[in-house]
Amino acid sequence: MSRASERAYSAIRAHLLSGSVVAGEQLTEDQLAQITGVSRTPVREAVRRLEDELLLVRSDTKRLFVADWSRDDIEEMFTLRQMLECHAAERAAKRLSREQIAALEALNRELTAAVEASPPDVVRFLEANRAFHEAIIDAAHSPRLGQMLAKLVEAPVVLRTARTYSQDDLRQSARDHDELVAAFAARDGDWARAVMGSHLRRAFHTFARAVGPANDSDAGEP
Amino acid sequence: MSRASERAYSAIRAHLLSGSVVAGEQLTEDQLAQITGVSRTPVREAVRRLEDELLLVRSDTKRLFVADWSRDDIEEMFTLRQMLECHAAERAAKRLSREQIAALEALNRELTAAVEASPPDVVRFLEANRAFHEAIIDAAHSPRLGQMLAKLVEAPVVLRTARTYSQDDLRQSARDHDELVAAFAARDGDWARAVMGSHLRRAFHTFARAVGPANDSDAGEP
DNA sequence: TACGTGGTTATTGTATACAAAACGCGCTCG
DNA sequence: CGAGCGCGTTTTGTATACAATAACCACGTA
Repeated sequence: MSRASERAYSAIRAHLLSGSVVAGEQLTEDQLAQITGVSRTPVREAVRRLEDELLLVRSDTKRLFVADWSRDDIEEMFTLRQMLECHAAERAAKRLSREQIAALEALNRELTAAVEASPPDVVRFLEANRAFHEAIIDAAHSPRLGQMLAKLVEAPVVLRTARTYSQDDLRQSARDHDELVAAFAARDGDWARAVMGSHLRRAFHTFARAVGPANDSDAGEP
Repeated sequence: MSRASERAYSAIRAHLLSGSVVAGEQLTEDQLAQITGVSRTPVREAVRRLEDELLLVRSDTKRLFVADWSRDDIEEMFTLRQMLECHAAERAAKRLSREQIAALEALNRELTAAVEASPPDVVRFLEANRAFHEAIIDAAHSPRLGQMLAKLVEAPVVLRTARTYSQDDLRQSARDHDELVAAFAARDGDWARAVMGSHLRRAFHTFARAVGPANDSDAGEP
């Protein structure tokens, strides 16, 4: 994407994740243009992407609001992610080269180091984790699958604000990744799928615990 | 979507499906603005959507081309659709009301009537078929799932040009739908999933037969 | 008070002009 | 002969002005 439009996208995104806006709040293109320092044209383009990523939603009359995710929304996204990423892991098991598997091992060493630092380096963990999953998805070699997963994987960062990760959670993630690498090395798609499934399902519960008990409110503007 | 932008979208889409453009051909926003009769601003918006639907692709330097789908691309999309729509069928089995099941039956009577007409009314068949699948996806009550499937279900129409459907194919579809309704009436999610799986997998092979033997060319601009 | 109704403001949608970037082509120079 | 370089042309990206639509508010009426 071009300069202004890209700048608008990351600026708006950062603005949303900074916590300075509350879910359900209305935004206008003019406001966003001022915040980002570009004109409304590229802002509108950035807003399109953020709508697609479900960070912003539009009312039936085209007003723009900060998305408000219910617990059901989060569960839905994790369920879809699990379905798709298990598939990706299975495909990756058949396709990863020895070098790529070695690269995954290296990424997980990095991740483990971040976990074992004191205190654990969450930012470094998240980055290594992201790279690990991305490498698997890439290796699945299925462009539309990658496109869908990109949205699902990125999305929950909205809720990451002030999130606390226990060291146990992080360690378990590292162990899951180790087992995934083992499954890949054995070229065992079923194994990889199973490990990925439990990995993501646990991640959901860790997440859900933080966001509170189940309820059935819907996403969107008030 | 607003008037001009929506008009542009359907006009460009129609233009692409009309067969008057060949895969891999370059298009410019100006051309499309002329064809659609609106200015470049709404055209750009429509183009965004068509890119997202993979009917158009951009080169690394932002030039716009008519997408060229390989057999692998088609197989990927059917595989993803199968994975997601089986899930939708399973969820729908738990959620469809008696009225909604009755509505599905009605849709399939309409579909059957189109099939048994002489000659079979393919347009009517396709419309009833679309509505049938859409009703199931809606009943799954999973908005992001619906969004993803919408893209996957709509996409293959690109290849529908001059497609010939045998009456046997159409009849088998109608039978599958009957069995799906039975599975829903029995509230048997596993059954629904299984029927949907075979239904879509057969559809893929019917489709693939028409588009030719496997090859490994990639999508996109030349 | 509850409920429309008219006009006013706020917000989104579109057209157009201009800026930036990419392409194509002929040229030069090694 | 071919690789790289300028330069006009084409194409995409951005800003801005204006048009269309939706929300808001005050007011009048039952």
